[in-house]
Amino acid sequence: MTTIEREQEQERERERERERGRGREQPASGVPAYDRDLIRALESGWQRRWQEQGLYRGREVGGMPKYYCLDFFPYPSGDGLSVGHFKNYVPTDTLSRYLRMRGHNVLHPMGWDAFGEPTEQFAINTGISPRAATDRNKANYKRQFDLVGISFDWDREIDSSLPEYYRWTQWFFQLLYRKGLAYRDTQWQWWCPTCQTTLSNQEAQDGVCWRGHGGLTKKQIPAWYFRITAYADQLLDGLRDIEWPEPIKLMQTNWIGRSEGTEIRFTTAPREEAGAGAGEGTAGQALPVFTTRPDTVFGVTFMVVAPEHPLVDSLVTADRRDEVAAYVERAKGTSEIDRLSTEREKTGVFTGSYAVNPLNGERVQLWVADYVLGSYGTGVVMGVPGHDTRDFAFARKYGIPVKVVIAPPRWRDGQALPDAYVGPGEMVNSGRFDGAFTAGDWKKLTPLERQEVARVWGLDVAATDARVAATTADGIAAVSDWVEQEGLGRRTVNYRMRDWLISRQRYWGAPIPIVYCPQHGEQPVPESDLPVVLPEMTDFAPDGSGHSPLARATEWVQTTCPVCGGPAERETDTMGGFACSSWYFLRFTSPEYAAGPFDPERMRYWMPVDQYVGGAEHAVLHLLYARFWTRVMYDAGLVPFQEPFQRLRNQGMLVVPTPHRRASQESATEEWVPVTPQEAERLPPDEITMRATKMSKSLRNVITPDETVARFGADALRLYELFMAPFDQEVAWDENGINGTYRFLGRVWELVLRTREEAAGERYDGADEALTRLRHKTVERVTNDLERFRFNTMIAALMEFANALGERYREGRWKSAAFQESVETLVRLLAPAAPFAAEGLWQATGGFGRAAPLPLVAGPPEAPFAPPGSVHAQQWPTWDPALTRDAVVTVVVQVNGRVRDRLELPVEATEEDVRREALSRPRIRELVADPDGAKYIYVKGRLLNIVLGR
RNA sequence: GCCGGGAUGGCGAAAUGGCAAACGCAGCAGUCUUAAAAACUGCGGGCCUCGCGGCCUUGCGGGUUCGAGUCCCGCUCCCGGUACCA
Repeated sequence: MTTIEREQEQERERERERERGRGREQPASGVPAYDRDLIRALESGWQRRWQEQGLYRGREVGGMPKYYCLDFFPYPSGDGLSVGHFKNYVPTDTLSRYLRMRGHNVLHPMGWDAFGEPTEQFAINTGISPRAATDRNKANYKRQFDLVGISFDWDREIDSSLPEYYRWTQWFFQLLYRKGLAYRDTQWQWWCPTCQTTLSNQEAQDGVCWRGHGGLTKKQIPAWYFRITAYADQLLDGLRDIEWPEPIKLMQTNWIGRSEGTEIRFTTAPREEAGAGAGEGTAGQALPVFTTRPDTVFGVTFMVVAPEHPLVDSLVTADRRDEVAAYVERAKGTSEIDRLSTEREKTGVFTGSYAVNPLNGERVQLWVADYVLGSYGTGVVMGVPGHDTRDFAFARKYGIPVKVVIAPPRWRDGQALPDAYVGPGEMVNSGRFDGAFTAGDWKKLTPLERQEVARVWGLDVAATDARVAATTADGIAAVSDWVEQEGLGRRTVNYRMRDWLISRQRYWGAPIPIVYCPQHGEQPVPESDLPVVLPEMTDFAPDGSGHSPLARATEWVQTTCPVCGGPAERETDTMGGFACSSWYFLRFTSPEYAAGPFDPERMRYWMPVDQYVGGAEHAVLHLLYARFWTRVMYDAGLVPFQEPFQRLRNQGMLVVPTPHRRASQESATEEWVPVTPQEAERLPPDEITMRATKMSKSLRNVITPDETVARFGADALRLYELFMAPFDQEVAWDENGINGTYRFLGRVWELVLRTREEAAGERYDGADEALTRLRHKTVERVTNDLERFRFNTMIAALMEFANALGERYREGRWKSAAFQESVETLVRLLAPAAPFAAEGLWQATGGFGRAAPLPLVAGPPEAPFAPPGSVHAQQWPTWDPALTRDAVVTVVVQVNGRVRDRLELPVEATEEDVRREALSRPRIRELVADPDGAKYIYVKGRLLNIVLGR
């Protein structure tokens, strides 16, 4: 075709378009446009109507399967909800609505994790009581949920800050107390100077508190702990039986950090220098150490004690006292943050004392160093520089000898090591164990680490693997056996996880239900006296004393001892919010129940949660705590299951493009920090770059559902939340993207109502087999995608289906039964994701002829739904597997793997048919000179690859 | 450092080992309109070509296979988790 011909062709195309345009104009249709006014009318009343009709109510009726679909219950913040929050609320709502249509009893509740620091801070700043602020925030959240059409069962709303609720949080505290799982202790713990409270380890990661405050320090004050470590193994093992994302399971596994090893009892050595050693330390003081490498114990050349270890004072000799004291002081102070900042060099000081190795009687130096933690193992570590990289670095720095006890390949006795040898080998210089083979840490190394060790030391990975695999009892087992046999120690297990610190020195929380009596010590408040109600106070700002503000409520503090009736004082700390959220999912089953935390019968009906959805940031917080409490309840016979959440999904975060500036003035750093638009204005453009970051009020980049719904309607927002990216993937909000789902709804709206109007009640009987097949295929796709949380492709399938219908309408091929059926199916399939538009279409068509159509713009009527009722009470469409495949297939013909032709063939065509057809094509014949000498690869209904010999 | 996840058009993405880019956004052209917007139709990875068509293309380098975005090996970069755990 020449250029001129092409232009002529384009001109003809334009002419055809003009023709089509003229045709479209004619029927001045009475179909109301899908615009703001219509959307407002649709959305103004249906949500209330559905609620009044009890459509969202979780029913406990027989004959239907139950499904408990739960979102993490939110903290009702003064900032309200953003469109980011709906990245998980819309999918769970879509799933819930779908399951109702599938005939399930669905429990989809919502409540408030209402205790917490931001509300309290807000109250301090404004003088508005935390109660009033919480109630206001709740009402706002609820309004926003309704705005977006979320189908929560509000009859089951709960609020963790109400006495009816926290009464049972306190009750559970006492259950833990009775079981010996709650105890008071004075330990070094994280302290946030901004929040003025202690924090659990989980809440204090990276030296920054979970609310985002840096500059954490350590404090030693009495506090309450939950003994979660008693359940470490159970919490680890239980991960096997639940369908959670693997990364979350792994994070919990690492957090628990189970480590098998041996405790070996070293002792202090007698002092030598009588003159200098005026210390009170005595010889023979036990110094147990925990090690995973007992096979290296003959290589110990020093010992290290943690700075915070209680024995430090008695170990240090007089001449070293000042130096050690200064070091310990430095280690305790701000160094906690420094420790985290970089991989800094190891430091330590010699105490002047010595320890004795019980296996060979050797005398070694005792050091203090902050790389040893007081809270892990025994707080004392044996130093084996020959076979531990960290000990090697320490020994080299301080001139401590290195002793080889596991022979590296081609090593000769007396030879110095260039680095710690961590590979397997024969034990040497180890007394009775000389000559034994030890695998060391080989099995624990990753393949990459093995390669690295092999490279440095000239090992053969495969041969070493084989040797290690063939060794049944290696050095580790042999030394451990000997240690136990000789009574020098025992095998033991250590965990990285610490007990859960629950005390908070803050006002807005559930009071810890304990009183202190001068005669009877700490006593739990009797169950009949629960709840211990949080006293009303006007001034509850932390005063810097390190005590809870509740200590100033003197009347409240003064109480009587439950044992003797004499005067006693209340515990003034409150519980951290994670206590409240550790059992809330049970309360939803029977929120008004007064005789216990939950009604056992209804709990048994609904639990465990079938689908739980929330952010991954709670991997080792809420998700671990709730599992722990559930196991305690199981052991107490309160619940019949050990895991509360059978299936868990983490939604991806919704981020928003935000200006960033360089973190520091030196352009060498490539760190960028987000700034407000106002701040960005003041900076030169080349100092600013756009990056996606989490929505936050302080950055003024929050997009609210209010503004989005006002512009596009709830349904367009909902569809966009589902469509924009895979459910579990982080995605940036795109202002324009929502146009697509909005237009899609408009097209569906017009298509459905126009064809109804033009058909004017007539029923067509014409067939459209291709469309029927597409309908079945679409129902299958949408159903499968929905159940697999593949909401983005589910919406794409609906769009494709609607596009096919639209095409038929434009081409005038829509007067068929298949078309009418397809339109109705589309509306049903749309109902879970776009509830308002689907209901509008359903009612405006009278349920596709089942009832009299309702007027649209007037809004929903007050009377109950006429049969057949709401679209959300309809049955989910079904599909026939035989009709989900096309009758005609496109078979791709490849020659040597390159596509050369396509054949349209009936689905039942055999390989023989395909081959014959392919070879009859001129293009293929041209390329295949010798059909008999070629090799044919056939994939049924898809592809024929003709491979020519070379 | 260690552990985990990821990298596909201008953008969000799709693709049981079998036609890469479905669906959508933005863009361009057109229809309608006095005009614009909206709506609708068409185009839409790169290179060569008037065109038919051809070649290249899923972060980089290898491999397995008739055939690789997909599986295997090695690397680079990005994101998340973790922080001396003896």
